[in-house]
Amino acid sequence: MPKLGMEPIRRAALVEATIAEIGAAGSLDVTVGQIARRAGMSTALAHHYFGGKDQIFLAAMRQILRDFGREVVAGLHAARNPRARAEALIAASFAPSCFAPATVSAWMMLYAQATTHPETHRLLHLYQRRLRTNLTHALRPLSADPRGHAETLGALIDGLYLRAALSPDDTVAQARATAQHALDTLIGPRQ
Amino acid sequence: MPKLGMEPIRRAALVEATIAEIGAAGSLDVTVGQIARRAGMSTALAHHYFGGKDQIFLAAMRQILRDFGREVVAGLHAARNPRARAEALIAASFAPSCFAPATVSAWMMLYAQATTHPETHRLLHLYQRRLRTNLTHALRPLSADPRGHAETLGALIDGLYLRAALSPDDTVAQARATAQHALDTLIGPRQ
Amino acid sequence: MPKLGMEPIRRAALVEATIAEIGAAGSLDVTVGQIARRAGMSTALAHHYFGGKDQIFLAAMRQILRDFGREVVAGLHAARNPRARAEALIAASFAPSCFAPATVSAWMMLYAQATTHPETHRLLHLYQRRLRTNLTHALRPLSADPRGHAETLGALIDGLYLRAALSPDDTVAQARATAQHALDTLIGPRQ
Amino acid sequence: MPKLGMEPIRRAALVEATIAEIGAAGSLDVTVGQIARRAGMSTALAHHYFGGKDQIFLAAMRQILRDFGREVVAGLHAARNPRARAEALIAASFAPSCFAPATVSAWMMLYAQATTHPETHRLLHLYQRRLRTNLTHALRPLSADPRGHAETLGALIDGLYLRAALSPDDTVAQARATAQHALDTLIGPRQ
DNA sequence: AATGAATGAGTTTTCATTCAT
DNA sequence: GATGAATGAAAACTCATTCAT
Repeated sequence: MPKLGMEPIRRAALVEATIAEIGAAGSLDVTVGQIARRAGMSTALAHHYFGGKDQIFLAAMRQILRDFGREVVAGLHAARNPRARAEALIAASFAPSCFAPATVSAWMMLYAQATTHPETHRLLHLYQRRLRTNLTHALRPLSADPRGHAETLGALIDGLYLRAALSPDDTVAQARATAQHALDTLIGPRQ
Repeated sequence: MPKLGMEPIRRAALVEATIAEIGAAGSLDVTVGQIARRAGMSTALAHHYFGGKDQIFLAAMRQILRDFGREVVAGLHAARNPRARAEALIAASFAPSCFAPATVSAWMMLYAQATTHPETHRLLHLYQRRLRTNLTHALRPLSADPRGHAETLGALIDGLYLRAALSPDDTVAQARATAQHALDTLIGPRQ
Repeated sequence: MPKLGMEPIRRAALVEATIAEIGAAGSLDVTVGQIARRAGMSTALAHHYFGGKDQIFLAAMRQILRDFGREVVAGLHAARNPRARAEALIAASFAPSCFAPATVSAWMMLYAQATTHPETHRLLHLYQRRLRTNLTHALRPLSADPRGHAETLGALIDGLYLRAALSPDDTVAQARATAQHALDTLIGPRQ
Repeated sequence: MPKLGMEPIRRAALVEATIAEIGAAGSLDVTVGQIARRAGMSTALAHHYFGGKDQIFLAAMRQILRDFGREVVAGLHAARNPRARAEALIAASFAPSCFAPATVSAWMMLYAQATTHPETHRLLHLYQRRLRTNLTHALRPLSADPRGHAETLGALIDGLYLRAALSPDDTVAQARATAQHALDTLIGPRQ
């Protein structure tokens, strides 16, 4: 029973299925067949709507980054002062959603593919630049060297995320605390 | 005329070829055929010596980590005091050898596969623990919270490496400077 | 707002698109999708009007032959005597329209498919018989063996067309001259 | 039970199977799977030895042309004078082997693909040039215009072959007679 | 009249792996 | 010790065709 306007629905379903499938497999070795099956359609349709596997994957990555971006924006919105903004950025980076297996795998995929796939690299770069900008902006009124501190904090967050994401036990809270602590060290503790 | 005692030679050749091939491809999509050809032997022999692709890859990763470990040991050996030891650890992490394309790709592979492959995960964990131990040890005489600072510095190094490795332009020196600066902030600048 | 009497328009558009697409691709590997897109409609409609790909192709071939037939008829019409009629047949066979890439490709398709597709074979046979009849008719007052000479001349024209069509450089004029010369040899030169 | 030196055997088997399969299908729509099955091996092996479908087809075409070339050489070898050489060329072009279904289909494939595939075009061109050279050579002592007559005769042979090949009933003998007759007309009948 | 939606069946191609020699 | 031979299994992708709307 074909309906009209299925394209956005199908695309969304495929993206969601891709993320889910990556999460379930815990790996990047996911076939279009698996994705399509999970999304409840034929591989042919998946190809029809996306043109190829690469573009399905790319769309999934964009979705991951978009979700993360939303998390960040929401956090920043709720923050009432610079320090709160900086803390919100840390919080967003260690939000539970970032540690869903699918998200972790997708994130690893981003890093792994960035060396080869130019488009992936561009995407990753975009995210890093945005985070740096946000951090710099938040630190400007608080720090003598907002740029440098943003750079440091950003890299620290990435490193902590990497470690927490790969740890079997939940060290997310600890990672977040470490980041928070580093922030305190850089700009002085909260009064 | 097959020679005796070829096993270690063949294994070493395969491991080297694996790393080189990964570097050349700039990706993890490397076939056993490519590796074997580069190592100058048949795929059958590659399987004979390693049992399977996974184990070839694992051996390559071990080699990468071993190489890095050697770099670390050499640096630590030359260091004459705790601070020098901490700085040597930073220096080793940003040594040129760590940024050879093959090494970068292999490193990314490590992260990407660690979520799935338990053995890979174990390897990565080992490295991280060793680095943490080394750092903690170096910081003990210098820091009020050697453990915490080691954790922070370790994660920061990972994050900076990730970013520097993926940047097209050479930001290695800057990354290293940032790590060094963070060390100064944590334990106070050199007198 | 669908209009009435669209059928002939749509069919013509599809046939034209088929020939154009074959010409553009320079090959027989043309999909219904490509044809329909070029004709400005959906593949479903193409199927609706023709029933299947084979029939679209067949219609295109009929069109090619019809076009050629028209060229022949026009030439014969303008000819005022038997010799002129024979020459008109040669001229029609080497008319520029016969060497349009689309036409050449379609013609090759005819030959290639004639071995398999009985319907295609029938079409090709029809054309060949008609050309032979026309030639025989024109040669009757000029030749001692109109049938035999028509057979020879017809085959020669086909062979020359094949060679000229596949030559990258324009050898059409030369091919035509050769055919003309053969005619002269067979029935004696013009007085 | 794998043996050594299989490559030439396998390649030959594949080429033969390709020609046979094209003949059986009476069409160019032959899959690698069909070819491999007929040759008694897996598709993977077919790819292994030839690299791809195109190259299998190309090899088959080369074989067809080589076979024809051998037929020609044998005929020329047996001929004791120029006229016999010219007749041998005609005879070779209408030899039974040229009308085996597989050969006809392959020949059609050559023509159909020549417009697109440069390599195929090159091959076809080669054959045409060689035939022209042979004919010119044979006609030199017999004809006032050996080049022109060779051109004419060559095209005539192609055209007659095309028609005979596509005729269901056996008109090969007649086609050959027509070519022979044309030769007589061009250079005068045998004394 | 027209189409977006959807798919089944098929194609080429790749690759890790096994085995007899 | 070493390899050419061989394959099964699976992957991405294509396309003619159908159908409900």
